[in-house]
Amino acid sequence: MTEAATVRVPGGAQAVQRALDVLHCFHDNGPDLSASELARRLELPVSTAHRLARTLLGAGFLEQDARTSRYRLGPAVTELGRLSYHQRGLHLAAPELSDLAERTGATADLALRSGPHAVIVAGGSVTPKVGLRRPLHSTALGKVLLAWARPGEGGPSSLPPLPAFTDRTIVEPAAMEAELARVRDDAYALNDGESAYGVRTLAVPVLDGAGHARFALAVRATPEVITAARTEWFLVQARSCARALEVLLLSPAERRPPAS
Amino acid sequence: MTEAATVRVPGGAQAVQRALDVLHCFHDNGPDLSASELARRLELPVSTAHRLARTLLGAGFLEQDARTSRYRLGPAVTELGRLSYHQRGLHLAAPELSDLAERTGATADLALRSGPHAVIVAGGSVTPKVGLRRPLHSTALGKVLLAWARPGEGGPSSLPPLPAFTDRTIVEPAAMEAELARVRDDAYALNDGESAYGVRTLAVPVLDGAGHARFALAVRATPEVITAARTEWFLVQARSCARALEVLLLSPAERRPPAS
DNA sequence: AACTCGCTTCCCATGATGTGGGATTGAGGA
DNA sequence: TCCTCAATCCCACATCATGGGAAGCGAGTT
Repeated sequence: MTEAATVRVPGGAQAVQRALDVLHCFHDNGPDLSASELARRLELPVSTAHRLARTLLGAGFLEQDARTSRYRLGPAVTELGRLSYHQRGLHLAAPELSDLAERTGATADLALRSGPHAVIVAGGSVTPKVGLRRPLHSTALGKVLLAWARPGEGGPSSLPPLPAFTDRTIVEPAAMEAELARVRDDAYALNDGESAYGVRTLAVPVLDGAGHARFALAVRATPEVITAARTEWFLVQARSCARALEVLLLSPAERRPPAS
Repeated sequence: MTEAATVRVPGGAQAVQRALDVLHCFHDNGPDLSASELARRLELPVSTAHRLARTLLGAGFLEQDARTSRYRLGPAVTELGRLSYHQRGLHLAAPELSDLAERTGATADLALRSGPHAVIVAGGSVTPKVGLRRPLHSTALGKVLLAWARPGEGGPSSLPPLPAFTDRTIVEPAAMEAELARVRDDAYALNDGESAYGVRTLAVPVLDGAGHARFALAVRATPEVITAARTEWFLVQARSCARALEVLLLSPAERRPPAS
């Protein structure tokens, strides 16, 4: 299992590509990694991994523990992250999400797409899973992001592995295509134990003017809370919140007309 | 004025170095940049800047506006930023800072050092300046970070330019050294109109076990609020908050003993 | 319309630049 | 003490990034 998270572009880029892979390495694996661990994870010679790490260190994208000389994400990442967080207006979303969570008694999560993953960037729960990466094919958030995928982000065809987490996980590409058609028809996605048992999630898109999903909004709870009878009510709440987020997160130019 | 923000390391790294400079380009200049603007800012051939941007695009560190094909920070930055934000425990700091701001009626900011800048990463004010970069030599936050600089981060000598913002800005290296000695003696830094008139800032360090500043905590208001007579009281409040942050942000191993 | 300017994007010969095997040093562990 | 594993440095090789150039657009101007 190589780190094929990013699309390999043909143009000259190997060194940069690898350096970015080093950074990407820090979600999946622990908060800090040694040079040789990096090399192993990325299947690179130690020498090369070490050089990349030193370069990232010099630019502030990594920092090194003085005692153990292990690497962890550096101040430049924190800085740029805060910047893009605010540029996307995500700090405006937090109150809306808390409100939704409180109103519904469920967990509310907002995710955006990052390559082949859905990434939760803001949450309205008490223990936010913010920063968490979820696969696209086995989560309600992911299915929404796939169903209304922006052009150029790659549709469901760009996800070869599709590992099964439970016996309900959809793994067949054809079944996934059918599921996405259903999601588009009903205008919401349901995840009923496809990534873990005992968790039911409803997700709706935050759409832009072109009809593509910029974000996905999820409401998550146990099946006892989100019963079939109450599903419609949860959807109304979620869609209302999604509508509010369209106004908060999208500039007027990219927003869709109010009466759509 | 080249982008010399990062330390140039001798080892093979040019391509990576430049790619990271591209990312760093997005604080200073607007939220989105075109390929040729990037080239101009970084003094690179358009061809090269374009290739770097495409590589960053493929890895999700940039994203491209579909209409204007300008670049902006991508989802991977948001994702990694959230991750490192939580790894540093900064979400735990927000309530403390709000509390401090409310108690003192001033703005409370928490900053960390990123190369030659102090970066505000969390704030307790109504309009947080989070993500903002401030120079080290002309802010109270910066002076604290310099006075208790961690080894290997470079002391005041590593800041050649020292531009003057007002007639009170300290520009002489010798004067800066003396100022830092005073800061260390008094255990706080004062910025009285050195970066802008009508703003007075007090800053104290959040120290680790080795006696180095991991963060700087600032209290900012007009001179009418932070009078000479009330300075001591503000310092007591700030230091109490800094002490609380030591416990929240530092692991027991890197923390200093309670009775120091 | 025709012209022009600036931008994005692709191509490709050149050699500068990243590569990685291996040597060296230092820090634990048995 | 010896042994192992990791961090760091070195250097000859050829792979890979480089950047000049040209083609293709789109918008604004005459």
